[in-house]
Formats: sequence, structure tokens, C-alpha cells
Amino acid sequence: MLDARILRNEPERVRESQRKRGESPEAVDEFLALDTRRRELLAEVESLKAKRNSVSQEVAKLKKAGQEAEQLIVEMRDVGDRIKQLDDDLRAVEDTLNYVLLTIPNIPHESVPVGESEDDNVEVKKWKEVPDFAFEPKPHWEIAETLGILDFEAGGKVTGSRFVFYKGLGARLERALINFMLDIHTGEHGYTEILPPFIVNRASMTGTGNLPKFEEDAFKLMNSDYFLVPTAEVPVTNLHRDEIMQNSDLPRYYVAFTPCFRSEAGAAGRDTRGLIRMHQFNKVEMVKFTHPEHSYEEWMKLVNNAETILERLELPYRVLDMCTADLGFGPAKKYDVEVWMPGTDQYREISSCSNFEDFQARRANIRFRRDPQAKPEFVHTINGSGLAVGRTVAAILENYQQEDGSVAVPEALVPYMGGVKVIRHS
RNA sequence: GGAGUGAUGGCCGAGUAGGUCGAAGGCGCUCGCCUGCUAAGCGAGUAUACGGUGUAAAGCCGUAUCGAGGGUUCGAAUCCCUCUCACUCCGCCA
Repeated sequence: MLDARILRNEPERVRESQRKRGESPEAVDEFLALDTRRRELLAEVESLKAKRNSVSQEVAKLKKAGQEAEQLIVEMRDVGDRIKQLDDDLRAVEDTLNYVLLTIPNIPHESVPVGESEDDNVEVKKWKEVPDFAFEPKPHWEIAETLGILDFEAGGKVTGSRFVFYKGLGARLERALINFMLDIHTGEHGYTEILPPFIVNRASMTGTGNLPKFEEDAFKLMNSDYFLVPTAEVPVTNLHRDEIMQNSDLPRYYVAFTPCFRSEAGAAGRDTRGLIRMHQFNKVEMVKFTHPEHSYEEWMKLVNNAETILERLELPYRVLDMCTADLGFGPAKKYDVEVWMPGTDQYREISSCSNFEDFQARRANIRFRRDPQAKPEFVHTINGSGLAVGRTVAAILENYQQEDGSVAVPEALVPYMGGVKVIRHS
């Protein structure tokens, strides 16, 4: 959520941000109108309350002195009714105002390229040449099916489309990757491992920006206000919701493995085959809480932490600077890391690393004090996949496939696979 | 699931025949004094948000906040209702 002061004092800056994102600039004027209305109501109701308070004290004095106060009491009865009515009006205005505020996206960092679609994202890095195959590389779902390590049909039967069973060494590979990633981030990059709840409440979803605007993307549990986590970012960021951290608490690095659940509303027909777009997938997520003045360097380090995993696995990737049209709701700046997928001859997103600045911190009320006496300030939050595990499995299957249909295990992963060097049909 | 107890400021903890309670006291913290150093001791100060005023900061005025929401009342931390969370006992269970 944006600082209301920015909307009041620099409305044109926000309108401009909205235009660059392809969003409506009118939201700003809607906010301003409601904000003015709120102030009018507030002034009126507060002066009435001031009156009521002072008269009530007078009543107390009169009664203590054993005097009659009936006239004042009758008078205040009307004032009380008026206050009640104005409070109702005020609440209605504030609810709407708050909703508008919660649905305005973050202002992009000045370095974000302006663009109209994902085609305007800017490549900032490319690592490793894409491999040349002496044979026609297959997509991972074909490889996996032949090897008998993924069963999409069973997923469809037992649950529905976009669910999958991992079997045998397939399941082992997924688990190996989770451990591999967690070990590197905790052991080499200084992150603290978290295993959070996989179900969160509405306040948490609102804190990270997944609500109220994107409720249709989430799986909601019936008869409750609980949601399946769409990413570990939600529970881990909300770990410090409504807290005031000490200066020495920052920066804080967390890494968490969780399954992620997404309804994929609006993605019908896209990526229907393979592991790319599942309703449930595993992800190792990095989350940082930092001082405002250090968030961009911390963000860059986090991007590098994600890249490290791909480099250890020898998987070719590129990094994209996301343009205003593709930035997403909360981030002020976002780099996507895309891994090479030979089976379909394209790069696919495998990590998304964002600096939210104080956007989430303001929503979730996550603050810190520089000094014991200082006023609390909002922290900056940063997060990124490190990495999406299912897509990593897909990338390994495609990049390490061999002509006989087997798949070599990346060297770094062999210890995690119990010494298995090649996945063959069993 | 059944029965019960509780939720107060950074922390602990008073405060119920409703009125001067933003809230005693303690701890912690900040500043000062004292002191070879440290510790102890002494003094002062220590919530947040919003609105108004102010060039700005400070200050001043006002409103709200004693788990959340609603109700009763001229007036609620104190009374009533609903909800959430925590703890205790019983039952059930991985």
C-alpha cells in the first residue's frame, strides 16, 4: 500500500505510475475525493465528541455536588444520536477509502523500463550457452513418462487437471532439490530456515498484497477465512506482521520450503502439459527484511543467490528486468530468472525476485526502530524463489536428457540422490 | 468436542457498586548527577494513530485506542452480547 501522503501531495506522480503500468489513473482521484470527504466527516464528528466529553464531565461534577443535571443529559441524548449516525457514515467512507488504497499498485522504481507487455522486459544477463543436442530433445513430460517418474494421468484421476504424482526417482529428485537448495541458502548464503504453516488467514494474505485484489487466484478453504498459501512469501513475511523490530534485527534472511497452491484462474488452456503450471507445486523461497537504504543491494544479492542454484546445477539461464507492464502489483522492482528448456526451445521463469520497498511493510505494519528512542520506520521487504522446484525438475530432465531416454543427474545433486548418477527406466 | 479461566502501555502488573484513567506501581529504555572503572545509587523523561493549527520542525488544541466488533448510558478498561486468541481440566487422536 502506498503512503497516503504521496497520494495527497503528489497525485500526479501516482497517476503517472498508473499510466506506465497500464492501470487506471482515476483511482487517484477516487482516493482524493474520499479522503476529502473523510476529513469533513471527521471534523464534524470529533467536535461533537469533544462537546459530549466536556458536558459529561460537567454532569459528573453536578451529580457529585448533588445537583440536578437532567437538562444536560437530555440535550446530550440528541448529540449522541448524531454522533452515531456520523460514525456510521465515516466508517462507510473509510472502508471504501481503504479498499481503494489497498488496490493501488506500488510505484515502480525509476530504473524500471517502461513497457506495454512482457515483450518489453529487458535482458540483463545470460549465463551459459544453450546446449546443442545431437538428437531432437524431448519435452520433460515425455521424458518423465517414458522413465515412469511422473504420472499426470493419476493426478487427473485422483484430484484433477494440473495435479501430478511423482514416483520413484522422480520423487527422489524433487526431494533432493529441496534439500540441496535449502542447504546452500542456509549454509552458504546466511538464511535462517523456516517451515511455516501452509494455510494462512485473510490478514496475512492482505499483508503481502494477495488480497483483496487477487482473491480469485487463491484457494480458499470453506467455512473459514483461511487460504492455502500461494507462496511461502505470505506466511514468512507475515511472521513479523504488526511488529517493531530492533535496528540490530536487520537485515533478516529467511528461507522456506513450502508447497504452493494457485487456482490459475484465467490461465485455462495455457501450459496444459508438464510441470510448468500446476495447482500445487513446491518452492523454496527467500525472504528478506532490510533497512530501507540497503534494500537494493540486498535485493541484488538475493538475485545472485537464486542464480547460484542454477549455476551449481549447470543449467543455462537469463535474467530479465521486468518492465512496468509486467512488474506485478506489489514490487517496485523485479528481476525474473529464466531457465533454458530445450524441449520447447524457450526460456521459462524459474525465479522471480522482487523488492517491494515499504509496500508490504506498510500493509503488514512491519517496522523497526533505529534507536531505542527513535520513531518506528517501515522496513523494506524483498523476496524471490530460490527456486521453483517443479520447474527445476523439468529443466533438469530436459537439459540432462540423453539419447537413450535416460537422464543424467547433475553432479552437485548426486550426493542428494543417494549416489544415483543416471535416472533410467526401471 | 465438553467444562472453566484469562486477554491492560516495550515487558510485568494494579485497576469492577460505570465519571477527574492514556490508565498506579515495577522492570526496561533515554538523558543528567554521582562514582578510579564497572555495578549500585539519585533526579528527570519515556505509547501510537488520525484531524486541526503551524513555511517546516517543535509546540499547542481535539479525537480515538485497556484482544476485535457491536450494545446499554449524558458518560464504559469497568455492565451486556458476539467473535478471536491463550491457558487449565476431561474426552478423542497422528
